[in-house]
Amino acid sequence: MEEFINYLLQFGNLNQQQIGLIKSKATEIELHKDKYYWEAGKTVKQIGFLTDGVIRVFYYNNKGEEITRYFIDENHLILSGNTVAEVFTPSEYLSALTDCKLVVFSKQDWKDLSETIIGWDSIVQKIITKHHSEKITRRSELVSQDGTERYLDFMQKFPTLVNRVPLAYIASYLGITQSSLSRIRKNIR
Amino acid sequence: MEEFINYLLQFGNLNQQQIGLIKSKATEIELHKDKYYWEAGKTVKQIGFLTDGVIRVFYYNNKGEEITRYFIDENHLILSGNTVAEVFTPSEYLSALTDCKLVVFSKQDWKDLSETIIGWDSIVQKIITKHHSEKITRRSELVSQDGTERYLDFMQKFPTLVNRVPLAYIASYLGITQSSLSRIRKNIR
DNA sequence: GAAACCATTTGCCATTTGGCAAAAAACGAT
DNA sequence: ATCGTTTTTTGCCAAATGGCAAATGGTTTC
Repeated sequence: MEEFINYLLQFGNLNQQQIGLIKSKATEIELHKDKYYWEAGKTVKQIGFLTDGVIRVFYYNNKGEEITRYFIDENHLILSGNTVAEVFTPSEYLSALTDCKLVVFSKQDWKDLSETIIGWDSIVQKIITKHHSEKITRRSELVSQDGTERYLDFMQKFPTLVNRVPLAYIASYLGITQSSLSRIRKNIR
Repeated sequence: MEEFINYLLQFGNLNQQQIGLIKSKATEIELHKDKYYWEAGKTVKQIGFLTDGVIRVFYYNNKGEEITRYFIDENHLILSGNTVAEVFTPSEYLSALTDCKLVVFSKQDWKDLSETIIGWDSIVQKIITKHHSEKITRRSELVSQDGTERYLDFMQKFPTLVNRVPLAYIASYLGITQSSLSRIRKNIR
């Protein structure tokens, strides 16, 4: 919970009353390994902040292959592109790669925060924008790199993930096959 | 100019007074082919909306190769990730692929609009979010596709661009070499 | 029309990656 | 420790892509 507050404070100021209000509306939950946090086609009813664990975001392409779009690790907010939207139905899946802990808010409570706390929307907006930019930059760079560069880059940017994410998922994130990734790893050593 | 207003109206309502105010602050400019709209390291002083032409966004990777991150075609707003930021210095280049026409606003005027028009920020935010999501989706899909799929996809998503953008730039956007693209094109016919 | 310039295609060969299946290694539960 | 399961590595060969340079095609300029 404190992690979440500290995270928010990076993006704007909050006084003790406001922090109290946020805490009063938050619920801490656990999400076990391999459980879905979001499922394509199922309405999202809460906003969450990941305090522990790793979540994988993926979708299926037109060949039915599972494509990992990205990983979410500790201290990241999980919300739909359009926060305000009353009803949001994702087209991708979010699934726990490890046991996870999250701080979650109902859509209604989140809305209350937005209406009560001056600057809340601005904080949230900054967070969303930051995440978007990161994702664009990361995915973008992959396109012009070969397998080895992609993997080296991945290790550099997600050092905490390399050792706790199955290689098959990393390969699917990098856009190469698992055997290629394995060969690449061999050559690097 | 009307294109711009219509574009805005897709994202929220504006009354005649508000539209008048927006128009009064807008300036229409031309940007000739091969001129820069943004240059890495140079402060951006205006917000623009492209009404005619195509702009290419690119950067240099660590090997000094020019990488095209994306193309901007008609009816797209050009602003930095963080609109509000007083000073924004891009790390990429925006250069006109064709002669372009833009509607531009100074940062100050843009700020005035934000402070005067209720809902302006929300409209702008929706636009930014939409653009971000599109970019993430597009770049993301490229990663898991082979050259042919990338090109077919590109043609489908940017039908208006295929015939007016040099192949070298398309190749760099797709993350393949120009010769590969040329061979791919031959095989498709 | 010729020359100069730029964009695109092609040839040749090396390198990388994919596809598929089997082997090896790592992990968990009993 | 052993069995069963999952993850990772390999081998083999086909297909795709890269790198480089030359050839072709198209456009502009004088």
